[in-house]
Order: sequence, then C-alpha cells, then structure tokens
Amino acid sequence: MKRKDKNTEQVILQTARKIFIQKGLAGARMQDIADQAGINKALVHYYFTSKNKLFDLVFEQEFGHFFANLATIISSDLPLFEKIENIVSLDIERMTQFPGLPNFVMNEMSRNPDVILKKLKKIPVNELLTGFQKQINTEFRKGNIRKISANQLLINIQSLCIFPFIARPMIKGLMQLDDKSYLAMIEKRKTEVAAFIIQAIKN
Amino acid sequence: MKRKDKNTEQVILQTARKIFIQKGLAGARMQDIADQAGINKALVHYYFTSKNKLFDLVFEQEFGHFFANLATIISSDLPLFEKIENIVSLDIERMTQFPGLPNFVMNEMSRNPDVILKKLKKIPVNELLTGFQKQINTEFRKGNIRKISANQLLINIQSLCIFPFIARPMIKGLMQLDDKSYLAMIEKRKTEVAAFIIQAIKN
DNA sequence: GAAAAAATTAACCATTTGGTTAAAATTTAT
DNA sequence: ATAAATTTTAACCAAATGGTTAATTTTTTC
Repeated sequence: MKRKDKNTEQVILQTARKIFIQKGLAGARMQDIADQAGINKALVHYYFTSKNKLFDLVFEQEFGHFFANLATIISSDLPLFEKIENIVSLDIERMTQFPGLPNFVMNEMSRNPDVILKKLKKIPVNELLTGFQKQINTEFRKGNIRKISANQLLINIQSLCIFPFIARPMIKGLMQLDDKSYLAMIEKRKTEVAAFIIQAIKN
Repeated sequence: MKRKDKNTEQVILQTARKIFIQKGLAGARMQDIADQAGINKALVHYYFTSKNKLFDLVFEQEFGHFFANLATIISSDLPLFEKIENIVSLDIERMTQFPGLPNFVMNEMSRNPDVILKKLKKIPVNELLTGFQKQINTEFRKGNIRKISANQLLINIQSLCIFPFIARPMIKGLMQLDDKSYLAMIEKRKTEVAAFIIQAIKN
C-alpha cells in the first residue's frame, strides 16, 4: 500500500463516516471501522487519536453539508416563489445525495445540543431571517401572499423537504414502496413540494 | 421497599424508557438504568432477562403512541378540511406529550427496518389510504381542492407536524428560542399548519 | 545509499459491559 | 408460625471495548 496510490487517512475517514452514520457514535466500533477500512485498528488511533476525535471530524464535515448553500439562496435577490423553488430543489437534491445525513445530524443535535449551539452561532441567522422576513413583508403588502413569519415558512420548507428522508423506512413500509418507487416519489416532490408551499402562501 | 408500595418492575420500565429515549439502545447502560431506578443491576436481568428484551418492550409501547388514534381519524367521516385539522392537532399534541418519541422511533426504524416492517404490516394502511384517496378524489371532482395523492398529502401533514420536534435543538439554536418560546411556537402551529395545508390544497 | 521520519503491525492493557450465581432477605401461602 | 415462593443483593464472570506499546516495515529526505 503506497501512499501515492492510497491515502490511508482518507480511507479511514470515509469508512468511519459510513459507520457513524449507520450506527451512531455509541454503536460504532473502532474494530469495525478498521475491519471495513482493511487496516489494523491501532492505525485508527495513530491517525485520529480517539473515537471521539474521529467522530467530531466526521460530524464537522457532515454538518457542513447540511446547511450548504442554503444561506446563499435565502439571501439572494431571487423573487420569493423562485427562491422557494430553489430551496426545495437544493434541499431535496442534497438529502438524496447524502441520505443518512438528516438522521445523523438530528441525532447528534439531540445527544449534544451545546456543541450544535456553538456551531449554529457561526451562521448569520439573524441577518438571513431579517432579510427573508423583509422580502415576505414586501410580497404581503403587495397583496401577493398571505401573512406568514419567515421562521414558520422556513420551518415548513425544511419539514417538507427533510422529514421524508428521516422517515424513509416508515414511508416505504406504510406505502409499500421499493427503493425505486421511493426515489421516484422523492424526485416528484421537488416540484410538488414547492408548488404546495407556494399555493399555501399565495393570495 | 414493599411490593404494595412500589412496583419494582414498573420503576425499571419507566427509567429504561427515559434512558433508551435519551441514549438509544447502544448508548444506554444497564448499570445506569439500575442506578437511576435505585436498584441493583441484577434486578434488571431478573425482571427483563436482557437489555434487548427490555428495549423491545419499551419500543413496543412507544411505537404504539406514535400512531395512536391516527387511523381512527383518517377513516372517520369527518369532512376533509376538518379531518386535516384534527390530524394536525392530534399529532402536535401527542408529540408535545412525548417529545423524544419521534427521534426514538425514527432511529429505531433506521437501525432495524425489518422489525418495523413487521409492525407496520399490522396497520391496515391500504384500507386507510384507499378511503382517504376516495375522499380526496370526491373533493377534487367537486372542485373544492386541487389534485393531490393521499400518500403525498399524508407525508406533508406528518412532515409539518413531526419534523419541528425532531429538529427541536436546531430550531431553538437557529431562531434563538428558549423552551417557553419554542413551545409557544409549537402551540401556534396547531392552527397555522392546518391552515397552511388547507390553503395549499384548496381551490 | 543511509538515516530519519512516518506508517504499520501484533500483541497487550485496563476498564467497561451485559449477564450469572448463590446467598440472604422479604413476602406470600398455608 | 412455618414453609414456600419471590425478590433482592453483592460478588463474580467472560467478553468486548477503546486505547497503548514497541518492534518492524515502508517511505521520505538528504
């Protein structure tokens, strides 16, 4: 195994990501991570010092994916309905690309709210919400939409986009969908959810 | 500790529930359950045989809460909009009453989809969805609502009701809400979410 | 090519964990 | 009141776990 051909550190990280997402911090085993990475367990410690350190690193990366580009769209000059369409599209695409992500992030937020709070502080949420609320108020005054708070609207958008990924096994089970059907349904939601939301707020 | 005054089995069960909801199966420790129940660890094994057995029992009970009364409302003769209002109200009330429930159930569904599939098979979902779709079709033909599938509508309702509980720490962090403000916001959603949905499908 | 640095290995370690056991204590049944 | 049944206890157990160590191997540097 030559360093030029393979980067052991990266292999461990990818493997750890997969297992942490699947099993969570408590359920993941260092030996399993080593086995699946095809290395000796001591190497995990050599490169990452401890289970917690490795987990923190993985979580940092995954958490970054969660909010990727969202701020940019929310603060853009796009017309409101178009903005909603773009947020929905981006959210659903990202969750499709990283299917275990919402469960992973939500769990860790439950387990460890203080760490998350610290991370969230780095996001200029007030600015975003203020700008978004202004846009909403403008559209409301023009008579284009009904009254709604930026907070509630964003919660609704995220709810409609993310929950079906969290509830994937339940939805598949209840509605008797195989993977293909489930994914087709998710694909359809890209336009349907946006339309649902726009219709809900439209005057 | 007299049997007449306290039921050790129940105390263990309540404690286990709390800890399993908080830590999950892998993260919960039998010694912690015993400590918090104020008993000797061997007692947990005496009454419940193993960690897995105890967990299964707790999960069974919690899973029951998740779907409680939902089938009854969906299959009732209520007019569609009223039905939506009742589902939303019931969902939000139940999640307020059992705040850790959605995380707990969603996690276990991820971890153990086969077990969940088995449980879901006991719910007469096809009947429910068929009936609900009929009602929707009737309203659509009358020109009262837009076209939507029962599946997507139910997913949207559940998304809007449940996700804010799953994402509680994130919402609180991003929107800088304390517990009181968060709960006030949730209370408001009982009517707002129903109105949002009704508006989204109304013609 | 030799030395230094880095990566890898296999064995080992202390602690934790879920579970077991047998004795003691308590409750119930007669 | 005694015997039987049940509950509880404290000690113990084997395996699993995250982590450590020192030797060996490989790669990099000069």
